[in-house]
Amino acid sequence: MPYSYEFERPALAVDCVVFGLRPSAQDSAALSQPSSRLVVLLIERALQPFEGRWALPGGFVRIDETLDRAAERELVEESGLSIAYLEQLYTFGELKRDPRERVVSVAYFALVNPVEHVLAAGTDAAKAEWFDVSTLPSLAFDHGKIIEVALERLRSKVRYRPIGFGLLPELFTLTQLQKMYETILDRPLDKRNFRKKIASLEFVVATEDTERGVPRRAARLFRFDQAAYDALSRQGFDLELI
Amino acid sequence: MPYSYEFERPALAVDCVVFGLRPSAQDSAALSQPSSRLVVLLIERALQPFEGRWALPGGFVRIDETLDRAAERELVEESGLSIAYLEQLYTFGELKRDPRERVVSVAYFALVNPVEHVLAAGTDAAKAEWFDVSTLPSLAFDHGKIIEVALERLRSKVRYRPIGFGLLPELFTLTQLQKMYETILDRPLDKRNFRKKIASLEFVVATEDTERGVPRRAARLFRFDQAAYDALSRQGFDLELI
DNA sequence: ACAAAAGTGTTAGAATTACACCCATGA
DNA sequence: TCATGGGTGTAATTCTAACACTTTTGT
Repeated sequence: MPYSYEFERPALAVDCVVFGLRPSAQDSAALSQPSSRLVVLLIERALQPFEGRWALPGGFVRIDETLDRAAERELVEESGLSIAYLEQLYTFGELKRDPRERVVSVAYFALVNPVEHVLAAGTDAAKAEWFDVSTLPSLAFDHGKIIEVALERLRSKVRYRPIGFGLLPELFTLTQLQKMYETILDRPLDKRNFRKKIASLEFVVATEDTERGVPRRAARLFRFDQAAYDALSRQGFDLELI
Repeated sequence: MPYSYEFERPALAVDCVVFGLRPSAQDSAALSQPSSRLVVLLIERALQPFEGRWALPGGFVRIDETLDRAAERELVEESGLSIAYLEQLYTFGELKRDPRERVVSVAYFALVNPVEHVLAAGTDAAKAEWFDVSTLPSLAFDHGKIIEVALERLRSKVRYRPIGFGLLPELFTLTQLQKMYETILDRPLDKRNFRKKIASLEFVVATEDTERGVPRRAARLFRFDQAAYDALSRQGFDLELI
């Protein structure tokens, strides 16, 4: 045990809050909803403690990997997902978070593309499933709290950074884009004002393509131009997106 | 070594970026500055590694204290400061941050009242000193990077949360308040527009008092009403302050 | 009386919000 | 031809930004 650190050490873990967007089954009864749902990925724990309870994907940080890498690794191991956006969220260090011993957990939040939603049965985990954020089951550890913090961060950050594109396919319609914002912000947006705003953003560019195979007029497809955004962003701009 | 955690554990530390506001010596030459300076507290390291270099106050997290408590304790131990505002900033987990061994550090950022600026010689530390953020010395570890992140957070957060009051005395003039914002944001603000804005914030309240002992017209003193802010904040408001 | 900062309104331009209909397409 | 969502503009309002002089007070 080297140098001045004679104390007992807390264990160090990462936990990931993975958000996805799922088209919601348009109940003919409850209409007037955003028609897409924000979902979060949970793992059913195969081991004690909290065996059988749902929890965030996560695990311990190895001595030779950075925190970001640990988060990525856990996501791949436990769900086989590929991640469109990953950022560190907050570090949770309460004393009794884990009933076994002191565990400090660095939480991440991640966004995944809808096409990637296929869930590989993980190695450690019993099973992985998507849950609507508004109807979560009772969670292991303080993971309910972590999801709350992640949701808050997502809702505030999506308004001034173009991260929401991570929840959409590479090519998307303006209606999909609007529904994504409506779903996350949980309020309706005005279609014309929304489109005016998007049209003013140089980094959301129209392609030549349109939707295929829809039983109605096909919508134009757009894409997010990361390079254009980075350029603007480097000149220091601020811009409320929505 | 309990349960499934057979890995070697990273050490876990906290580091604190403590900001203060210092009236700047109004050089008759270089006028037209905000006339206050943003300063950060550094400790001269008494031990290897980086002996003699300046570093952020910080230290290892004990097994029976939360992260917040560890940050508070380090601040008291190393500087004797009392803290007006403390929030977790980010967790730094690169592999070679510390040349001795793997250390993951949870960084905090803190704001202190100007009256509290008296520095007690700490127990561990050689000496503590305030440095202007624009003229920092070369720092130990990745502490330069941590301060950058903290500055960015301060600059963005001060615009929509009333944390800047933590840098002022309990009773302050509108000119002091304006200079505080000018110093942090590093740009001039229009006096009349600024006062109009502040007047619209119900949680910045005028007192009956005025400045004492100044060789000119005395300014009215204001205070920040935390309870009023919390009430508004609970009804979910958003409000750009500046 | 002078120096120094306190205090105070108006106007032009920009951004935001509210609002409803015609169009294109596939079934 | 019908159902479905795609696509479009204008006017009222609110917010933001630019701008300069008078007042108070202590020395």
